[in-house]
Amino acid sequence: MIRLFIAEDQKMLLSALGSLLDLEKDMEVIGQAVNGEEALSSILKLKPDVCLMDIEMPVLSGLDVAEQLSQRGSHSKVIILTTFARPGYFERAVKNGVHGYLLKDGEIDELADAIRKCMTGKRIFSPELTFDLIREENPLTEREQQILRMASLGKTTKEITSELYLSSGTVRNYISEIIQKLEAKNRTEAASIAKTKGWI
Amino acid sequence: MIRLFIAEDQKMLLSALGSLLDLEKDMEVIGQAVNGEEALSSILKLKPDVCLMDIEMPVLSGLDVAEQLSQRGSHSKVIILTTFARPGYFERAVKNGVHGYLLKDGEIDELADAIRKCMTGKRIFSPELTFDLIREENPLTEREQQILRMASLGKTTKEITSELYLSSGTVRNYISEIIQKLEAKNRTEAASIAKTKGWI
DNA sequence: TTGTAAAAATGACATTTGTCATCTGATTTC
DNA sequence: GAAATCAGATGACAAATGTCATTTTTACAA
Repeated sequence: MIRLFIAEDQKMLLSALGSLLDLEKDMEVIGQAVNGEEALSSILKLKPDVCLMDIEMPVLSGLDVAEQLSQRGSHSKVIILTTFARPGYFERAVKNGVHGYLLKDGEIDELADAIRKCMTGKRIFSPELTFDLIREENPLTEREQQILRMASLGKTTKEITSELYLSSGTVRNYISEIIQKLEAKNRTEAASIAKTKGWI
Repeated sequence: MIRLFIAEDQKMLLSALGSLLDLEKDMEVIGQAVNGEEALSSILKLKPDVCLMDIEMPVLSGLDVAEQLSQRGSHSKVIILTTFARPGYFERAVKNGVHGYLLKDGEIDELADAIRKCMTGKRIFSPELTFDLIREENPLTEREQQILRMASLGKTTKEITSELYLSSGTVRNYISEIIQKLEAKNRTEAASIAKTKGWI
């Protein structure tokens, strides 16, 4: 019997996946969570065989949870299940040693198959992901990402300086650098590009 | 027997909903679609009793489909099923005479109940939606929305002028007006606000 | 210890952006 | 037909943004 845990913030999908996978004769869903924090603590407690994990969840993202689990020596296998084939996400997932990365773009049956394959030790990746465009690495440093995230909400240079305790010139230098790295025209376009690539 | 049609671009959720609702003894899923265009033509052909419809789909949005259906005198009831409680979405849905607006935030069972209630002629709305904040009308004119959409991609004033054949001053006047209406600090924040409210 | 590389700051500059008051034509409306 | 309304335009101004060359500070590996 494969003991499953599901973390997914869209409750309708969570409950649907739960019901359907529970119907499989060789699987049982032993826990669910709607945010990363709950997921992390439950997984450490319940030690499921396989965790299905969404990325975009409140509090902690699925990638954060995967990172924590690997750091704390958990033996539960993690399969990332997400809408987004963003380069940055995939890159981080691989770095954190996940056992699978699937898009919410396949049928449920494929998912069940993937879980069984994963149990045998294989790593499972959606075919869409193996192509190059996904391999694009995030060119932005931590600091740059942080600043661009703030800029993308419309925060002004001044607001950013006072939150980060940097001088106005420094912030503008960072943004200038970001704009060049992303080949954008201005901060707004840079934010738009970075978002679609999953870099911020 | 309630004849259902489901339109949803996230295939995993589509197939999960399909399987689960088909299990209900009084329902049968007679068709599915992953984009608005397919959905529209299939619904006109199959004349299902109830359509579950996502909003954010390729080609035509769920709201576009609902609009078309009501214009063409379809008798199929439409239930919008979406992640987003955005004022603009809700406003448009109501204008187009949909029979329900549910968030993908409930359990599957609630969904099945809602469908049955809908069949009796009742209109079904997620309780989260009935509060005021959702009632906020889109304060932006068509033109303003169009310009803000362009600005949100990082297009400069100059690029906008040449796409719309307006003078640079006019574009800046529009953006200035938009910023005041949305109580933002700059175009980027205006875009961020408008997006979360579903106004662009 | 030196060398190298980030991270952060400075100053000077050109451009872009946001604001505001005012002006012109159309189109409605009374 | 006069008045109000609306989409655009203009010009002038201040503030914010983006660019670049140069410098300081810190960190850390050889």
